[in-house]
Order: sequence, then structure tokens, then C-alpha cells
Amino acid sequence: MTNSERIRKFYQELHKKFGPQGWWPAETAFECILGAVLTQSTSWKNVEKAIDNLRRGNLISVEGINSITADELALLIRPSGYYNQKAIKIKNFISFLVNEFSGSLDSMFATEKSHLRKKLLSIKGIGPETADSIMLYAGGIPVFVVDTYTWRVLLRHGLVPEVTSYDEIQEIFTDSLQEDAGMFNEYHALLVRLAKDHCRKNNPVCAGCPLEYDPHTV
DNA sequence: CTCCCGATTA
DNA sequence: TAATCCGGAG
Repeated sequence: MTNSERIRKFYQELHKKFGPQGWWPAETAFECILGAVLTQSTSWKNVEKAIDNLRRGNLISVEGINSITADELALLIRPSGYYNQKAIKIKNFISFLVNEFSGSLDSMFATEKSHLRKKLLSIKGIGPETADSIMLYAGGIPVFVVDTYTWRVLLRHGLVPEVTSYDEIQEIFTDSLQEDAGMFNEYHALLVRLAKDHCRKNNPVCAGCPLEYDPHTV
């Protein structure tokens, strides 16, 4: 079986085992973007607390974020950790959105894919994973999102060396799969699910792993 | 104590 | 490449 075939088989097995994950858990595209920043190196549970605070204040909008200072924002998103930095990051994104697209997400997402990615990456605080998450989960643009979990799973299956760049890992998926936003959405979410349930950092639970070696199918 | 859907700076 | 940001859950 080629590596591309394995990438495709992984998806089948994950979907068979876990079913649809239904990401992203956000009410609006704007909230999704805030969540993408807030969840950087942070558990989603803590991000929810931060988002709840923003919801309570009716602050999940360009006008909402603009109505408070970075320090006030930091206080509200405190449960998500790295709150001072993340407050700046969110402010940076808002400035970008207002300056480049008059505050319109529709205009932003209408931008050509690779061009939009470069523009998002130019924002201080938006790296490759956050940029791709924003495009896929807030904009529905077919971009495969890579994260630490993705790398760990591929590493443990011997599909990549320990030192592999974000873009290289992303290529492995885009070169093996059809360009389908709905499937990219599910695949990434399923990898996160897999990493939480089985492919954990320190104490992996290989028993029952949907991607475990199966002598009947190899 | 470690880890969590990272990114930047030195 | 390493240090830094950082609260919350297990």
C-alpha cells in the first residue's frame, strides 16, 4: 500500500470508528475565528469559558471587540491562557479585517485561496495552523489543517521523519486526497479525536485504536 | 506534575 | 533551538 493509499485508508477507518465530528463548534464564522486564536496550545474546554465571557458581553463581532481595550479583552479571555498575547492577536486580526476588507468576513473569504493564506499569515499571531483553521472552519475553503496531533500520528506510523515542516505534512494530505472542504473538515477533527482518545503524547492507548495494525487488511 | 486543536522573539 | 506566554483540568 502506498503512503497516499494509507492516508485515504486512515480516513475511512477513523470515520467508521468515530463517525462525523461536526466541527467547528461555533455559532458564527466570527466566533470560529476567535476560537481558532484562543485554542492555540490550549484545551477547548478553557476556550469555551473565554468565549462564554465574550458572548455574555455581546462582544463576538468587529464592533464588540472594538468597543473594549486589549487589556479588557485579556481579562475576559483569561481562562484560555496566554491571555495578554491572545488579546493582542485578536486585536491584530480585527485591525487587519477592517483595514483590508472593511470589516467584512464575506469579502475576506472571497479572496483567492493562496493569496488569502499569505495575508492571514502576515498578521502577527496568526501562524499556519490558525490561518488554515480560519479558512477551513470559518470560511469553508478547502485547506487541510495540520497540527501537532497530525504530525504525531504520521510519525508513529512511520510516514514522516521527526523533523517535518507544517507545509510538508499538509502536502502529504493534499496530494493524497480530493479537494473537499467537508472531508478536510472531518479528517482533521477525526485526527484530533484519535489523538485525544488513543494517540496521546505520553501514554498512548493503542488498544482499540482504529488505525492499529490489522493483519487481515494488510 | 503534565498537557492542552501555537506563535513569536532572541 | 530555546525561552516565553499562562490558566485550568486531570
